[in-house]
Amino acid sequence: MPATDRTDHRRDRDATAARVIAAAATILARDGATALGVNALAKEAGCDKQLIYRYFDGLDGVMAALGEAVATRLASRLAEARNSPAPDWPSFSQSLARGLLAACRADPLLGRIRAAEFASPPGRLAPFVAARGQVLQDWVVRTRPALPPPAGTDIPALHALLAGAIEAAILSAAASGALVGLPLQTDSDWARLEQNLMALIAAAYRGGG
Amino acid sequence: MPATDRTDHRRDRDATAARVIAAAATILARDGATALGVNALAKEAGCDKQLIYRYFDGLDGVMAALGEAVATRLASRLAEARNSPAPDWPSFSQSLARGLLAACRADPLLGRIRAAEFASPPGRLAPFVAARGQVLQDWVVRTRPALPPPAGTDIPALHALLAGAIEAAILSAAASGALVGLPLQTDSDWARLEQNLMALIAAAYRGGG
DNA sequence: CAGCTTTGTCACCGGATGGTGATAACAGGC
DNA sequence: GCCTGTTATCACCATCCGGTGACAAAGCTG
Repeated sequence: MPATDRTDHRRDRDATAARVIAAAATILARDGATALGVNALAKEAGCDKQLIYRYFDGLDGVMAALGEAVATRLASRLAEARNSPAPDWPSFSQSLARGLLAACRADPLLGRIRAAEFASPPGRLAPFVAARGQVLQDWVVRTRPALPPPAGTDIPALHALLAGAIEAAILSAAASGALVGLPLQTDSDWARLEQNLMALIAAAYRGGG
Repeated sequence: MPATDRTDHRRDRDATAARVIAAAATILARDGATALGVNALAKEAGCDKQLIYRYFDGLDGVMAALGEAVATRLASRLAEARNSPAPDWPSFSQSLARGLLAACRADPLLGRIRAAEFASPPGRLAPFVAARGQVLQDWVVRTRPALPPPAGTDIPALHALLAGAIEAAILSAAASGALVGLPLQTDSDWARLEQNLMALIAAAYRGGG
């Protein structure tokens, strides 16, 4: 059943276009990427599919527009966690991990898109990859400590591993409610994950690499 | 073009069924889960799609059979890494991470299936989830050290985070050749990842949780 | 009023999908 | 030989897909 009934017959291009983008986000978050087709999109948006071709030049155009919208949402969510340079490197890495975790948990669409990137033919979701990468990099640059990074620690590799673990947790939780064997359903489950993540970061800096 | 031409007209049910399973693995690894349909599968296997319904009761049956096959492959690959109890917990965790990484790297199908699990409607790939979980658990039990686990360390959470990071690395590498910002293409890229992973594990045990 | 652009709607196309019923080729038992 | 059951093939169905061309209605300009 369409979430938006086609009761709105006003001649308003912008409103229709916005409804299409919102419908794309809804389908992506609710049914996954495989369900996102032109027909389903038109039905969900409550408009004719012809308009999708007219206004967005097909699905790819919708994806590009949605990619921008999602990127700005991610940016604002990350800013909630931290928006100024961290005092030192461990707390920087910790707030990075915490912010990413919170942002992805709060916005299921982000996780869905990430999952789709893995399973989709490359190119279709390229706008998302580019937009997300840019947002993340901007955020890292903005909140990076002023101090030079500690010697003997491979910061990019450490952050990549941490971000990967977080991504896997988000995806696994959505798919099966658990990461490998670790349950990820209740808030306390997530708190346990975050606590261990923080401890791991602290150990990585303390123990040296 | 079909990998297997339909030149084999021998009346051999087992051989045909085996060809179907192999074709499913091929499609899954080459084109992803979205491309795995009854028609494409029949074409790839070089047989009539009717046989898929007769022998496997549809796609779900093929998935179940493929799931078993993949599980045994994963088990044997893991056994290559380690097949007896580890002397202590850090080296146990390390050989777990190393074994998982090597197994997934050597068998692209494993990564593909994992990606499909994230993006697919649940249920269709349930056989894979169950089979893989069982294999991993068996392996953990078989290679777990005889000593009691160190106090103050949340072993399941640590292993879940590590396994998640490895999964994300495999998936990201296949999709974009990089994990977040870390390149994952050459062997030295992977060596760098593994080195940091090992250091992280060592630090986790040394630094305490 | 006429003329034109924009916005929205409908009908249709070729092709691919999942699924099924009828039928042909081959094997073995009698 | 003939009969029966298994294996494999073909033809067909309804349905969905992405995509396009034609057309009705609304609004704006003259």
